[in-house]
Amino acid sequence: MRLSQYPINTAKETPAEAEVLSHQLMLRAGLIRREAAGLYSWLPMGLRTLRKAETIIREEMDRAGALEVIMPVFQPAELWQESGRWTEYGPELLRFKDRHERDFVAGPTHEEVITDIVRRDIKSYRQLPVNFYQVQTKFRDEIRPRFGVMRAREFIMKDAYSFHVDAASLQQGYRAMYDAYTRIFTRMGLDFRAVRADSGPIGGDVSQEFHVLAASGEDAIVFSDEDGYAANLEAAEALPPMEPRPAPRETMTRVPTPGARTIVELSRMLEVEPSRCVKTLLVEGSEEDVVALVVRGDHELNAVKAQRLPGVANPLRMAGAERIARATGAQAGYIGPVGLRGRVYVDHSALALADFICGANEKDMHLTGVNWDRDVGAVTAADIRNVREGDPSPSGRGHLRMARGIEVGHIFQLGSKYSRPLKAAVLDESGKEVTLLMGCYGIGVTRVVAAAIEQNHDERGIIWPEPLAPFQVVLVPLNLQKSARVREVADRLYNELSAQGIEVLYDDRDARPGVKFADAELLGIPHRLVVGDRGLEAGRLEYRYRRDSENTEFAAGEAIDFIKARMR
RNA sequence: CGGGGCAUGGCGCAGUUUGGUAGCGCAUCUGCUUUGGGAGCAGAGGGUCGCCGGUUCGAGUCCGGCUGCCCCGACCA
Repeated sequence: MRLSQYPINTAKETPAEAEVLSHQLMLRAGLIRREAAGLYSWLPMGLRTLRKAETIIREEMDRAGALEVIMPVFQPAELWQESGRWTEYGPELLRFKDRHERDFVAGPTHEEVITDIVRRDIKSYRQLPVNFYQVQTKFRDEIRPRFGVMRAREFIMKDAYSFHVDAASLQQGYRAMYDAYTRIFTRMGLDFRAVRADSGPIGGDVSQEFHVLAASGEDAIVFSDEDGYAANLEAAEALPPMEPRPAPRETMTRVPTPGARTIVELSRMLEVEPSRCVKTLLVEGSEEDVVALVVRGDHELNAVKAQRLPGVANPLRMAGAERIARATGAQAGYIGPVGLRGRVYVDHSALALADFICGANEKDMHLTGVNWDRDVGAVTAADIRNVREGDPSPSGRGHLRMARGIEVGHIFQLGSKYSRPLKAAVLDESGKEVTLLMGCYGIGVTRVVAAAIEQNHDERGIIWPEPLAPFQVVLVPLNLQKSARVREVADRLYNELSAQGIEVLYDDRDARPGVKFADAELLGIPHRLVVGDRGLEAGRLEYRYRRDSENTEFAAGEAIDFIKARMR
């Protein structure tokens, strides 16, 4: 591609609207343009990368035996009413009426449609298992679209759905997708990790996320330093402490703590470690008014774990001041488990404390020397905290380390969540009707592109992993307009490289060298070839890999072999 | 949705305090010079100052309302 005929517009200045790096670079490099909040156009340079990602995904999905389809973006409300999600999904589901006043949705995902197809077309166990996938535009009316293409309202997703007669087949299909995803992200040259995810109401170990590791990632992920255990922080299990709880030594004492409403203030005032305190959080209950959740002062509550507990409202809601006053007679900051009525869940680590400090359920008062069995009524032990770096791994081997990740893929074993309400069933070998089991598997294609940039950039711009780069080679002739020799060599190189099937971006613009270098680096093209009079005097060309800071010179006649050797 | 902020050529901003008919840098176009790290000079084009209403002889500026966008918290690929 001759850059003189490719209308790119790079910008030196960062648009004010862009907060995260990938968004800034995508705008500056002219890969995307914003039309409205969370709605983006993909310009030619950006689309090339998007297509590369799609191609890798298609090849690996096909290789795994999945079959490509395209389903409608807009879907009839009836299907969503049938699955129950018309009422469950909430305002993120964009709904609208057509001219006949019929209800439709803009599809945020396609379980209903694919299940409708399968229930009509798949009648026999002989046709199973089957896996359908598509690369399609999705629409989710996000409360707050942000980070450019990373959390857009309209985005491109590869979604796949597998159908099975039994659990063993589902597990096999799921495993095949796990392997396909691993190949996909490996081929893309991304540093990623598959982690256990919160499996939601389905339960069991049936959901994993694929995260691209990047310091700017929105999700915290944890992994063992000794084995393959990895999980989303939300889903990472915290093991109960090994040591038995010490025997009580102190007597319970009321101490005035005026103004100490937080653990930090409390521990400072009493000159004790936060880990000697417990904090008691009141959340709304599903049956009772409030439920108490107790964690150690230096620990954080894990909302996903907590909202799964019996009696706790899901989603988790912190109790308001009024409910707190009604339940304890005190206010937030001075709540404690002593004398508390109703359901109390205590995190294992908090339960391992003796002689601890907690709120006295009285303004400006705390209790010291508190002990569970002696001073507190019946409580339930539970895992309700976030794990921390250094905690023992739930796998039993090693300790946990933490990293930030960007979720680019998610695989689920759904079971019969959709097939049951939509009545998708086949006849098995014995002629008996069985409800299908289903798996679903998503990759955020547009998000992968942004994540690749988050993970691979420097102060000069993008550093594309080679498999995703819009062009493989950027050819930079210097003084092209004046030097016949440079033009002759550069034109020939462009033609020869192109003839070899190499994607070359030929910067034949009448621009100064600095402009061309800066753009080549901003665009992140992996291999740069420079043709200049200075080098040609000695019969040499210059090469630089985007990640390197030094040039390599080589004989002009060996250009094709030289480049091909570096492209592997 | 709650809280905070912004809205002025394509982009980044000043001008608003104290009302007087819109300016700077980048980008774009033309010419000349320049050509190994975002050039110089000369010239040019481009803005109903987010929208509606009000105050005023006069509003980018003051007042009222609306809209859009960005940032911080609960959802997701």
